[in-house]
Amino acid sequence: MNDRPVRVRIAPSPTGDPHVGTAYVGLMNMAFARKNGGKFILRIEDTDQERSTKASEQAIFDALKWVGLTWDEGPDVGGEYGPYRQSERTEIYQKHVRDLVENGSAYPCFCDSEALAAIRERQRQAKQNKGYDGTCRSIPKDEALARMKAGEPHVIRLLVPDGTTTVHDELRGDVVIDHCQIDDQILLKSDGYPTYHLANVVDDHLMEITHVIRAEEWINSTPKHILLYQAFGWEPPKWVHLPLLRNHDKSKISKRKNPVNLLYYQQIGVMPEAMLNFLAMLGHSMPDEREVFDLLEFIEEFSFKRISLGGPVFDVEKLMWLNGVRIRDMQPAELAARIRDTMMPMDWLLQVVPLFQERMRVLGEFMPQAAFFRQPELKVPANDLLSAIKGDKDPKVMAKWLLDVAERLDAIRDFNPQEIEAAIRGWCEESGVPTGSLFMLLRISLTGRRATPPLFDTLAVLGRAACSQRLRAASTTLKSAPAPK
RNA sequence: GGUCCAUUAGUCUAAUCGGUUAGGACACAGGCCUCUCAAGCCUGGAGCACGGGUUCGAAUCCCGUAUGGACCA
Repeated sequence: MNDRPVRVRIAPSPTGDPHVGTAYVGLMNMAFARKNGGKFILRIEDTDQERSTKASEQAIFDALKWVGLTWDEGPDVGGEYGPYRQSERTEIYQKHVRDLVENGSAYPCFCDSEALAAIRERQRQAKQNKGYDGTCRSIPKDEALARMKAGEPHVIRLLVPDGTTTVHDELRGDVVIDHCQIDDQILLKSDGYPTYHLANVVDDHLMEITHVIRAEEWINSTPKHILLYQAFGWEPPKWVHLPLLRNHDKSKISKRKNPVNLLYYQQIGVMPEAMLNFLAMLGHSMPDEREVFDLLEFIEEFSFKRISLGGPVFDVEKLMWLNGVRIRDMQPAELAARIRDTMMPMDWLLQVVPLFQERMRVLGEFMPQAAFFRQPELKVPANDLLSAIKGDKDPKVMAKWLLDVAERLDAIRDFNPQEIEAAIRGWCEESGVPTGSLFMLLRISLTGRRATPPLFDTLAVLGRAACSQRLRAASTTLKSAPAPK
């Protein structure tokens, strides 16, 4: 298998904004592919029909291209091994799962949610925690098949035998995991869609993936995947588990504690080369300790041997420094063009200008009024935030409001003024916070000003990423503010 | 709670087969430069998680402990 041409992939889910972690794992995959003359594939994992959207898929393509990733095969560029969207491959999964039921390595499970709850309850009392107990394993095969044929709702589960599986990770060596840690994983949901584990294995095999380079969080479920390869009689790929990007407190990177949305960095004017450079030095180092380098240099030196396993903190300070180094290296004309194209592109101006049209007398009033849109770190003083509310106020309570609203905004599917308004008014109604109290607080938190264009239009133009970041920042400011008398 | 993974300064990291005054970078502090601020240059503080082994010699190998994280429940 070592003589097979290298083929690697990333498989993001189009269920939200493009994430820095996707770019990170993508970069490592792409570097490995390029270094070894192989192919880098983008596959869209949209088996979650509820949450997947086309808009999110497109945003992921755009953002990954923005940082400079290029893939050889994918939904947008095609390829020999398509389709590259899992939602277009459901028949493939269903066929394969039938093979597994046929050869006895998977079985239908008819337990409904009540039955499952009962199992869980029993386990709780017995103080065990083993997941599904395998009740439906014992149904005779012909009876099971008959019930399936009769249309009884069911899922298909992997039959996990007793024993252990050794995962040979290319970075860590052998990792032994006992099967008692794994339950009979659902492979096919009752709606006929596959779960991640099934789709991932089937696709990786059919797409002839040679190395699965993914985040460390998957290492514990790798035995399931190996078991699946064995059940199909396929040869597994090599496993490479990358360290997880971290917040400052070392927990797994999350939007609650760090801007993780690539669009945010794009919006504040981080240049893609700097972002790529920064990601490349998280967990990987250059032999001569170079820190400023471009993609080609990185590919040249990329090696699993140079990956360190401690989870690197995503330190925005260093990213900003890297970006500054590049700015200083540019020719003024180049920089000027860059500023014009990225900070004031026409399509953006067309969105923003109408908001200020009735609010200015001379053109010169536009820039200072609209500056807050593009300000990287809007630091709003605690007093300004507190001034949003007249009379009695509690900064801690206000901080909580902002956090709650940020959560609401994160959950909005289409970030337009109508949905934003509905979400925020909805929150006010549920929580009993008067809109009058909240709206000025939001305005000041997000813009640093008391006078702005209409709130919801402003939020929509600002974008989800910046809103999320600013609300959380304002919330933090308030949390440490002294209570006014 | 169970399992797995990890551990060099606040952060990113280097240290080819065990022998280095443990190196670089960001951030921080001080200074130089300078109309200011940056940038640049110089200087400084700050680290091998802990305890046992193995060895002439351990950041490096082994075993424990601690801490952090992930996954599962």
